[in-house]
Amino acid sequence: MTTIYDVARRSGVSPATVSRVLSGRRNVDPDLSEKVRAAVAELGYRPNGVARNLRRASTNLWAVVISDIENPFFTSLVRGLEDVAQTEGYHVVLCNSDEDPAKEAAYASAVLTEQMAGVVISPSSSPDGVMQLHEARTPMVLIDRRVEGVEADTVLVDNEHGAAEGVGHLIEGGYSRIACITGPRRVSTAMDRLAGYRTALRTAGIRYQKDLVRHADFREAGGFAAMESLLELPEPPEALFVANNLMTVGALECLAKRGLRAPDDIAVVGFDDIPWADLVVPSLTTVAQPTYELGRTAGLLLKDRIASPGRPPSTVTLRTELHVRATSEPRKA
Amino acid sequence: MTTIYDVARRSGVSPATVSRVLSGRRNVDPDLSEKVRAAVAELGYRPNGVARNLRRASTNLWAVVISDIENPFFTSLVRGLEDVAQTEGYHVVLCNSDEDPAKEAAYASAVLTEQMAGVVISPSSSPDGVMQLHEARTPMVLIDRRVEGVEADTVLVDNEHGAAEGVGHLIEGGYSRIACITGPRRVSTAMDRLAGYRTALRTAGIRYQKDLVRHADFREAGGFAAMESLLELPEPPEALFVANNLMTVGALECLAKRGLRAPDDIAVVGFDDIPWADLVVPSLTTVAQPTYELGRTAGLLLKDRIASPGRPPSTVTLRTELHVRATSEPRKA
DNA sequence: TAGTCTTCGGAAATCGATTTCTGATAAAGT
DNA sequence: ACTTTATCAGAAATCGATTTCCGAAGACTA
Repeated sequence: MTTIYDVARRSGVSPATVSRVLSGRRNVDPDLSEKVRAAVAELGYRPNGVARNLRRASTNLWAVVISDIENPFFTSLVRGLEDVAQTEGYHVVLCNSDEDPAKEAAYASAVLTEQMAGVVISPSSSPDGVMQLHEARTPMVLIDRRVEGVEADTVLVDNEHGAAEGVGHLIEGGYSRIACITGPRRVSTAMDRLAGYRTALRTAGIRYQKDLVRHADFREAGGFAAMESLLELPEPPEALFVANNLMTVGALECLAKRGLRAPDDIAVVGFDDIPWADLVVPSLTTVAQPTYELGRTAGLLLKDRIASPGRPPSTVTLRTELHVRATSEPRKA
Repeated sequence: MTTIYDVARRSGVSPATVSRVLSGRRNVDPDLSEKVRAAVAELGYRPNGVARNLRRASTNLWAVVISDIENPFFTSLVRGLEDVAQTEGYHVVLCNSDEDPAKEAAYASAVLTEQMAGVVISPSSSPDGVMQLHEARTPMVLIDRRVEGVEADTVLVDNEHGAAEGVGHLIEGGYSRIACITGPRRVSTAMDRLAGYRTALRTAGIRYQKDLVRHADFREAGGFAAMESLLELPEPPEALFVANNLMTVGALECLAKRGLRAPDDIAVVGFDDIPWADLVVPSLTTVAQPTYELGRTAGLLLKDRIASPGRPPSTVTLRTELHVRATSEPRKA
């Protein structure tokens, strides 16, 4: 490997000068500068990033810790983050935690030993990893969920408002017996969306019925099972609000299996858009989250945090967007 | 930051011994070993990964260079790769090239300066980046496409066979006027799938008609346009084979827009599965690629390559799987 | 018992770039 | 003309772990 010393020897200057020419941090005599550039070109010199990182005590890596890149929500988020990272000169390390606190903690640990410049994390229910990073003062942006006791930059979605909008849309369509499949009680987004569901009912003067609500696991299988259980009610619901994309898919599969159709048998609104929502027949009404923007915003916050570590943490809340499609068509008389 | 010297001082040994205890590379007196561990625990010492990387002249990073993580094909592939990386102690750096040779080259360059341990790359049409990595002898696994003049470990899909199977399935269903939308001529997978299409026709004794073939860009818009152009033929096709997932979506959108339905108006088989193929109505027949396995296999090959850089490169070809669903139902008399 | 071979801890070199410190030279000020 | 200040190149320290080299002590062989 050619090093900075080789370049220095070849161009007849000291390594310090080569470094200065390449980093442009200080004025260097144009003649010397030219010689150095020539030597760099001739030798095909490429600085050793690891050595630079050691001296500078920082790397150009960002970790993004999410539960699963195969979930379209995170796919698009990661893409938004990577686009910012690229323009800012960072690289993104992908970390799938599968909602497993042990994996999450392992990644947090790696972030510290590898001296990564920052982390964007969608925290699982267990706060250990986030705590560790917080204590180490690693620049960190929380996504989608808050963590108690951790003050950090956060990008949220207005879950309650979005859910209320989706459920309100069903109510406007003439439905009143509306079920809700939401996520685990420990997860703030699940509870926020449930709150939005209740808000919409209250606003419309509809009584909240506990037996129309299911807490599942935010996954496909959970949505399927919850749907089955709802259909077994003595009086099944007329409409359904599902609190995330995977469970919506599960619920739809259950309906398809039973030969039931939306919206005629049961109207459906899902939280979180799906790339193929338009292609499904009937097309699926969703409360779309600005996933790409979420990632982008997180990237921008992280950049700012790294630039000025001292400033107070900020929280950005993004709005959802109701995409009205076929599964929520108004009830027929 | 606490360093290995702090630990050494605290436990009354030399830094060398601390290093040996922690790496376990050499026998150390159990008493000393114990003292060192105690000091590590008391100080909360965590080795500096960057310093280690500099000394060892290698990192634990793998780059995965793909065109776009939002394409379900790559999403699943990356997941497969990350799973292997995790068990082998590596981290995955995500690189979206958007099929842009400049971005691809920039990432290749970053791989070299950051001394990453290896690369998994789905090469774009321009070979510059791959060439650069090849010349630098970076451990590298090519995915999905070959690159002329580069001998490297490669994971391929049996595109020709898969395409032939898909088209053969249409022929068995009683269709004979079958169109094909494939990708750019410079891309080997596009040509391989076209070859499979021709093979199936030949096997069935159907004449190949050039005007039933379109070369598009492997993207949604391209599929849409190609479909429009096919429908404008004096005698439109009875069936359609599309050579990748995004173009299939585009083609389906075009059909939906025109009020045409599969398979009654035109039967459809798409290459590459889509997570929601089952949910679309009518459900979409696909030639499914083993995307997760592709990523997994690439990871395993990369691991082996790093372990023994000298051994001759190997190529693994994985089989596709025909998923028969509704859009390819047999032709009605 | 003398000589050879192992085992294992510590001193110091090493990885390759950055940056501080030092000194030389030139420009500016009195 | 002489002092002060600014500019800039080079020597050397530095980042923090790993690893080579060396020597001491113990184990083993003839």
